[in-house]
Order: sequence, then structure tokens, then C-alpha cells
Amino acid sequence: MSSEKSKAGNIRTRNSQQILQAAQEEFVLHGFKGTSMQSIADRAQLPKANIHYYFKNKANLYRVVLEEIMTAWNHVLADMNNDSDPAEVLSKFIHAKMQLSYTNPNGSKIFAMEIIQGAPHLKEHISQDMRQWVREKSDVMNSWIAQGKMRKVEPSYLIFMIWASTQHYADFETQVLEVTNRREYDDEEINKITTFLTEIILKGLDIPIK
Amino acid sequence: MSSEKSKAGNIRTRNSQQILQAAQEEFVLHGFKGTSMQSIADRAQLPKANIHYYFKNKANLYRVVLEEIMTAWNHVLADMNNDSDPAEVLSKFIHAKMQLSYTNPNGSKIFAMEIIQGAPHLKEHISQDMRQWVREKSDVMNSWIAQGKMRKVEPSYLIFMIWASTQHYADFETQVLEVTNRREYDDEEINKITTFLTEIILKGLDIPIK
DNA sequence: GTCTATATTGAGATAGAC
DNA sequence: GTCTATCTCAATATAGAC
Repeated sequence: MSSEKSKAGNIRTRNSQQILQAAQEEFVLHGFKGTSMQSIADRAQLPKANIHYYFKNKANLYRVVLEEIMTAWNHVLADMNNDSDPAEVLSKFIHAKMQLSYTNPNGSKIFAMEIIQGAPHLKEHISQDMRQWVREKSDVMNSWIAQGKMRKVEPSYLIFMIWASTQHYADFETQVLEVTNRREYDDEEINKITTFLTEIILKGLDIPIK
Repeated sequence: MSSEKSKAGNIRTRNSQQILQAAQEEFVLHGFKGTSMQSIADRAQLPKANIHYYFKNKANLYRVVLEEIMTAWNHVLADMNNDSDPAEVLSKFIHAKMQLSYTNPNGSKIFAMEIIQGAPHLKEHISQDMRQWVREKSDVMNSWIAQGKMRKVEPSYLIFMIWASTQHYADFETQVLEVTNRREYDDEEINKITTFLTEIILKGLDIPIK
């Protein structure tokens, strides 16, 4: 009995994952409204009705995809402790965001499209969790400024600059690869970009690089 | 006779502009596939059939919207002369891109979504015009480096950083305004951001600010 | 838990009256 | 040049057999 149950649970888990994966890829290519349940089904190699068996409707499926992305991001960024050393904290932050762009570009792309379209499914999350997150980090940065550890700047501008210049390599992947005439990123390239961004930003803030 | 002709021409121009404006706004909200001709017609306050009278089909209308955006950008960015002073050229570049984000956020957003989705309608433009543009600017920057006018960095990374951190204020407008608890940008805010970005980047490159 | 068949709505596009 | 009516196809969603 329990083995049947766990087997069923495994099928459920496996299919759910397959659908979520396929959904991510389709949502990236065509956006929320532009994606059809049929195309997700085809990509997941399941009949369309099965998608509706696992997820009530398209909006629900999209919501789950978004939640998975936000959860993955929270795990990585919550890890950024309030260390008192700006060079270390900012380096880690830039590194973490670049790795996210490298390892999960689709998550970044879906999030970006959601925001560009006015965040109809995420406004609440942004005005609560995200605003709180920016406030906390801004407080830390302001204390660094008060201690003379970095140049006086508006912390939120700095946070946006780091978000923008790291996410760019996920969201605008197509443009970057076309312009630089490459087929894909590799570890070495990502490391060089990370070093470049870190140096510009630390120097730009008058923070000595360790 | 000629007055009839010019009047007809005026109606044509006026309606075309109305449709293009409406189309831009709808494409921003729902993407290419997600936008319906009916919703564009409603926004332009014209019957749907009129949209098809002015534009052969949805793909054609979208293409014209994209071309308008690319033309506006080219005008502004071509203006950037190959001045030999890095501080001045880079400041002007950052300023011009921030003003574009401020004055035409919808253009930036539609372009961003197009790239995120893999640039199905723009790949040719990117791999030709844009690659060429980056090459030219990279050559100028490399000459600055050779002359000791700035720190040695990979020019394309620098260009991407400026694109990313300026466009962010157009594309992620919703997120920025929600997080900073504002209703809209104003001239003062845009100027402060421009100054911030310019200072970080020039300092980050060891370029003395004039 | 799976999948075929289908109800229902909305989409792009055009014909043809005005 | 304008707009109503309509064709055709694709979409979401579900019923119900297996």
C-alpha cells in the first residue's frame, strides 16, 4: 500500500517537474499570454489534459513557475550575511547574482518579462518582500558610509546597478552572444565578467580591493 | 484635387500614428503573441478591419513598431562622436541612454522583450548593425587604453554595463518605483541617477572626472 | 492516473456593402 | 477610406471512457 502510494507520488513529482520545466521554456519564448497549454504539453511529451490534471489552469501553472524562481533567488540572496566588510559583501553579492544568471537564465528571463509587463502577478511580492530587502541592505550600506568605509552614494541606486548589470547577461543573452559572436557562455567568461563588474563597482565606491 | 489628396494623406498619417501608438502600448503589456489586433483596435478607437487596412497583418505591424524604435535609437547614438576625451564621451553616452529610458520607456521594453524571447524578429539587425557598432566603440576604447587614458578593461563588458544599468530604469520601471515607493520618475531623480552611474563608471575606469 | 473527444470562446484575417 | 458580418482556425477547459 505504501509502496503504491509512494510510486504514485513519484509519478506525480516526476510529471509535475517535467511540466514545470516545459512551462518555463515556453513562457520564456512566448510570454504568459502567448504560451499555449498545447505547446507546454508537447514539450513535456504529455497529453494536454494531463497538464490540466496537475495544474488547475494556465494562470495557476504560471504562478507556480514564478514561485519556484522567487524561492530559488531568496535562498541564494538570504545567504548574504551582513558582514561588516563592504568589499567582501559586495563581491559575494555580485558573484552570487552572476552565478544565478549563468545557471538559471530562464528564471531571470521570466521574471524580467513579468516586471516589464507591469508585474501583474508579482506586484504584491515586490512591494513587500523586495522593498523590505532593499531597505535592510540600504541600512547596512548607510552604516558603511557613516563609518567612512565607502563613498557616499544612494544605496538603492547601487543595488539596482548590480541587479541590472548582472541580470543583463541572462536576460539579454541573445544580444550579448550575437554581438560578441559566441555560441554560449563558459565558466571562464563568466569569471572574467564577474571580476570586471566587481572592480568597476568597488573602485567606483572608493572601496580598496583586498 | 491636390487638397483631397493631401487630406487623405493626413488621415492616413494620423491613423497610422494612432495605431502604432496603441500597438506599442499593447505589445508592452502582453508581448507580441499575447497581443490581439482587437485590443489594438480598441485602444486606437478604430474598427479592427481598419488596422488590417493600414497594416497587412500582426507581424508586419510589430515589425514597423520595432523599426521605429531602432530608428529613434540610432539617431541618438549615432550622434555620439568619436571625441578623444573618454570622460566626455562616456558621460554623454550614459546621459543619452538615460534620457532614452526616461522619454521612451515603452520602446526600451518592447526591445527588451524581443531580445529575451530570443530576438526572433531582430537577430539579423543585432548580428549586423549592433555588432558593428560595438566593434567601432571598442576600437575607440582600446585606443584610450593604449594612450593611458583609462584602465585596461574589455570594452564590450563596459558597453554592456552601461546599456544594462541605464535601460534598467525603463525596463524594470515597475520594480524600481515599487521598491522606492514612488509613483513616477521626475527630472531631478533621473539627473541624480545619471550622475551616480557616471561617477561609478568613470572612477571604476580610473578616468578623472572633469 | 491517463487520454480522447468535444464544448465554447476568442483569434487573425477578409469579403463586400457603404 | 470605413466598418459590419463572417470565415476559419486555434485556444482554454472539461467530460467521461479507460
